[in-house]
Amino acid sequence: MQVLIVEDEKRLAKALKQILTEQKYMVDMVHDGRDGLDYAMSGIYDVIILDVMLPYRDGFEIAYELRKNKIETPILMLTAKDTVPDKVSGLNSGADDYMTKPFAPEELLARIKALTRRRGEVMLDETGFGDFSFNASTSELSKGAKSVRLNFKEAEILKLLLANRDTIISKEDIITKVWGYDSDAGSNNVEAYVSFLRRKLNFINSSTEIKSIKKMGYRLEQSHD
Amino acid sequence: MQVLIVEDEKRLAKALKQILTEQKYMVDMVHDGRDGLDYAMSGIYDVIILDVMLPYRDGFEIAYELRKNKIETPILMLTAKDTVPDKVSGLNSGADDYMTKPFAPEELLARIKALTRRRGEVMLDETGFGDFSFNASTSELSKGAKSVRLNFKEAEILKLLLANRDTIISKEDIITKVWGYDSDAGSNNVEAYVSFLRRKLNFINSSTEIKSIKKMGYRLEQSHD
DNA sequence: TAAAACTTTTAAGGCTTTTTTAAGGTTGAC
DNA sequence: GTCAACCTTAAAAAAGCCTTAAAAGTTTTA
Repeated sequence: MQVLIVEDEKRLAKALKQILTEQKYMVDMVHDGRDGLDYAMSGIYDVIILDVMLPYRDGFEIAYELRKNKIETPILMLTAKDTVPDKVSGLNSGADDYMTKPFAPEELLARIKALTRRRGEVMLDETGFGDFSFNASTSELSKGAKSVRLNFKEAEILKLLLANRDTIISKEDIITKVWGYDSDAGSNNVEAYVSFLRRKLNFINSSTEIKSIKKMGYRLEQSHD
Repeated sequence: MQVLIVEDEKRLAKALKQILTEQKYMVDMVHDGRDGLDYAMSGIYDVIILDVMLPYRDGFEIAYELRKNKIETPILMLTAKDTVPDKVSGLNSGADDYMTKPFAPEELLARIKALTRRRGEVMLDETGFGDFSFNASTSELSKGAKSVRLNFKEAEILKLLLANRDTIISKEDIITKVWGYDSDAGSNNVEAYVSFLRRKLNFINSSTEIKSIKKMGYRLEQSHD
């Protein structure tokens, strides 16, 4: 679950980041409106926490711009002003929820949960599929007594496969989510990592497969012999 | 251990800060009620020292507001008035302890210790992992007859590793928790200290390792030969 | 108050692991 | 059977990490 924080007050931004990372969200953090829009436009985030007052471009502009470009990532706006006109303006510009500073961490988490519930499942630390299980907080893949550690990219890719267990996920998707939207990785990079993953799956004697569907992508499948 | 001081009398605030930093607390300091509430709401502090008389919002209001928002950070209220009504009002509003000015630094420290002990946030004095044991109150790391003293930062990092024994803890996390939110320490600082720790672990002939997982962080591991 | 002792930061070279690249082999749809 | 897509692997390149020494900053001691 990826969150983008756009907040120029660095202290607050860091506190937010800590609150969220403690809850196992993956957090990116930028400090002005220009970067905020750039990052948000990637469309890879599950939520954007957006301050209203920002250098270069304010939160309303960013929200408006995103929606105009068909980026539907849920936006949680933050503002110091607790006035009704502002609230309306925020929601009109495309924000999905609104929160005034100061706020309690619980409230933040609750609102984020509400926003993300709408679209998908929250990633649990320990996930399983077929005959293996994967612990995201230790990055360990295991079946029975056997286990291996996955490195960063392997883990990211496996998480994606797990999160999309009943759809085919395309290589393009994997690239933008793991390498970043502006990376110049090619499909062979994904193929190489999928191959590494298969080897590790094999090493723990799992009979789960990462099936490849030509021209479409990958998907996890439990082989039922 | 992070402390927030909310006190408009800057001279006193500075003195408080000095007393606390000498004891290795990490201190943030603000001078009015508005900032006080903002900062306190972040929920990142272990104690809040709160003056009663403050510009914009008084201490009672702040305490009340915090509790209303489920922020349970212990509050130590400060006031010049030594009257019973005030005391009652302070504790009713959500404060956990109360101290009248002037006070002795010893008293301040004692009360803070009491407040942080209460929540059980403080680690047990003696903790172990694998084949070593660590005494948090003397900062001594030992295995069998051999032992070494850890300095402050080494000890803080080891405590974090111990507290996160079944997850990977990131360098970012270590930096914000040991160096503080607004520090500009880089990852190499952490690496250097981890290296010191490993040397000491080695010195006492422990076979426990601080494993590094690239791009992810560190984790304690008992090598099972 | 100066020296000594200790802590913390910084920086650089070397090492390890990850990541990319590239090339030859396989597969399966047409 | 052909061809594009995909797989696997080795090796090159890059990134991240470790360790160390020395500089800089602190605190303690004499």
